[in-house]
Amino acid sequence: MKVTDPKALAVYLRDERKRRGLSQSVVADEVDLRQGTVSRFESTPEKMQLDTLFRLLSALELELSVKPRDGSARNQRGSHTSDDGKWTEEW
Amino acid sequence: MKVTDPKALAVYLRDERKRRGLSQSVVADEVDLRQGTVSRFESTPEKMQLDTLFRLLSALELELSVKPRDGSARNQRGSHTSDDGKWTEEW
DNA sequence: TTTACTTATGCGCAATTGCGTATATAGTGA
DNA sequence: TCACTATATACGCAATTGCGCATAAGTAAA
Repeated sequence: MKVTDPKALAVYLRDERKRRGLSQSVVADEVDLRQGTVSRFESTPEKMQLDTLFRLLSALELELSVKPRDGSARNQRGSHTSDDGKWTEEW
Repeated sequence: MKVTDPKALAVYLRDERKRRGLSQSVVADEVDLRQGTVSRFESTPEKMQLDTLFRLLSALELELSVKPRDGSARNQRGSHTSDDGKWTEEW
């Protein structure tokens, strides 16, 4: 499952948790988090810490992968890509 | 590339950035972050925010995937797994 | 060595984290 | 309805974020 933003990740995590029939409390206890923290993660994950993410991944027995995007060149020399507006004010 | 913890993720990101010959400043500008923030992410990523992670992924043209771990059962009923000590105090 | 670029680090700042704890609000089943 | 579980939300708290900004180190080339 590809995740492109915090919200998508949160939704996936919630779905996985439910699919396994686990409550937020149980998941939280498993990796020493509070139920309230899990709840906030599932609703507004943007500012949550990486730490917390990996704890949840562990509790839900999920694994994460990173790789170059499909059409991404390697060894950009003088790439400019002066985009703007996509990240200037998001989430 | 599988990432199991924040540190591994940070290292991968740094390597990717270098492989592409980009400086922290350039990457930061791309997604409206500060060079100092990128620097901190690459050295101590544990507490960094998801927000920041996805900005970096975008700048480096990387994609993230989540999926059930290799040997993970689905629909645990009465699973106990009373582990402890792995997450009680880490990083 | 000097120049240029890159990375690390520091300050004050407002905002947010996750904790500990508690409660309010669903939701479910008898 | 009642009881129980699950989730959302709140409070004060210390810690940390990322910002703006600046500067100190580190690296490399001339």
